[in-house]
Amino acid sequence: MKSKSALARKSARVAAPKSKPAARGDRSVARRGDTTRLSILNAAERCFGENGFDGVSLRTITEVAGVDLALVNYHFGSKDNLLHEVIARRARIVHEERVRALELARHEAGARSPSVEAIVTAFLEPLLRRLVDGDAGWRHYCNLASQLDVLPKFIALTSDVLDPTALHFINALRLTLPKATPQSIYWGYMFLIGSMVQVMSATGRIERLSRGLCRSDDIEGALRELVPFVSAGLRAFGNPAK
Amino acid sequence: MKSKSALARKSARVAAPKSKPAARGDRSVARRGDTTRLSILNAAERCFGENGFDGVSLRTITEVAGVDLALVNYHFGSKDNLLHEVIARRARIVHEERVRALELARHEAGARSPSVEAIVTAFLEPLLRRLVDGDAGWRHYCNLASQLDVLPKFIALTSDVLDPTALHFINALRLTLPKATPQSIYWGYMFLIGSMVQVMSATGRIERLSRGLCRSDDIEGALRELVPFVSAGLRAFGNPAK
DNA sequence: ATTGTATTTCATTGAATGTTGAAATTCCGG
DNA sequence: CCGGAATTTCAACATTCAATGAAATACAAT
Repeated sequence: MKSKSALARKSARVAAPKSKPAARGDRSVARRGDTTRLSILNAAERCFGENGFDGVSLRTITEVAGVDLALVNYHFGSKDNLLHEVIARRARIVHEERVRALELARHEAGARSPSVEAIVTAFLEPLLRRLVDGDAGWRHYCNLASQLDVLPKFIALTSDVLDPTALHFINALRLTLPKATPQSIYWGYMFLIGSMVQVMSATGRIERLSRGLCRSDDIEGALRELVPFVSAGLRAFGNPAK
Repeated sequence: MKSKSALARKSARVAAPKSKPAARGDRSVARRGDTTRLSILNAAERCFGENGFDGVSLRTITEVAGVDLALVNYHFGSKDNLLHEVIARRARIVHEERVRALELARHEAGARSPSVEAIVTAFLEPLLRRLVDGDAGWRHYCNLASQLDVLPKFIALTSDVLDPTALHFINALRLTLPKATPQSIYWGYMFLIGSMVQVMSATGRIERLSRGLCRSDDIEGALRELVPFVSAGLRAFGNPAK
């Protein structure tokens, strides 16, 4: 009955656009349906972020996108697959820049290991910076992404995209904090994620609690608090140097 | 069209049990429908926790509870109200014990302010301790509660229950960390919540990342990591007295 | 221009959604 | 044991849901 979603990714695009070796002018230039694809992705990103995956219907999404309902199943195969694509699109970008930032930090540290702050910053900046500078889509993406760490179904649906980054940075933290137990590092990464999520999900909670003193759209300000908090927390797990 | 849910709490129990001055033996002893109420609450707690509010139908819930579908609207008025009751039931218990634990910590600290660890522990223990010792319902409740901090709709639906605790502990942290800016304290509380949520939501993520080394059902172990992490993070905001 | 393919439209499927009203039942105080 | 309220049952409501199949259209290459 519910066996579909688990296997859906494999059989995506049931009757989907075939990737001809050379469409149009030999280069894989924009094909006709690409703007439709983008409209759906953007609309889904926004709607999922605002009301949650199960809180939004494909009808609402296609209505926002201004396209026919049937097109989402034509281009993405299923609602589950649509979510996967929405996440994967931006997660790829963030992952690559995170890895790049971490390598830069390693290079700057020379022979020593990079500091905890450097690692944490390399992880947080690539995403949260776009939350400040980037288009509105990044805001919606962040709202959505902060929901995924909480329901098993969504974890399973996005782990293939998000896990590699996690393992990459967990490993970096392990090298910088040799005295910390592996358990501490894994949990520390989870706490890093959890704290970051609080910045990413604009729920208005902190506005109400602080009666306007803190604003969830002040990402710069939040980042100034987040990096020291997480770094101090991680370092408490035991860094011998310093 | 959707104006109902916002006002639903007020008009709960549309045709609900009237609270006669003295039912049964003068004391407000268990009335007939109370076991039904409990069955629904427990089933909803479990189902919401596993699949999310929008991911579960009232039919599934009443099926699990073993009662008729119409009874949820008779006893709770609406699905939104059911969620509110599920949360409020246990949140009240946790809130009271948290406040008690904080007062105990204040008493033990004597003239000085309680330590950050003491405050953080007073906040975390009452809930996470039940996650270890308590019945399975607490596990389901924690799974559910960890979803609420992410969607605006659920924040609004539960803020009246959860905000008082928040403000209480934010105030305590402010007194213990006089050098920290108010903004830091508010954000620090959010990070505390976010980190705690990672322990509360049993998604299997840390099991997969750590390849079984860490287990989300090992709350004791997680608590041993969580308290030092959060405390160190908060203290980084600037406590003069060591 | 015509053929073949990619994309879009339209109509509809069958099932599932929250909620409601009225009848049937249960139970307690009298 | 009876009258009345509290609770439960049953059947249906009117929407909405994701997904599909077939016909219609747009487009690129030949």
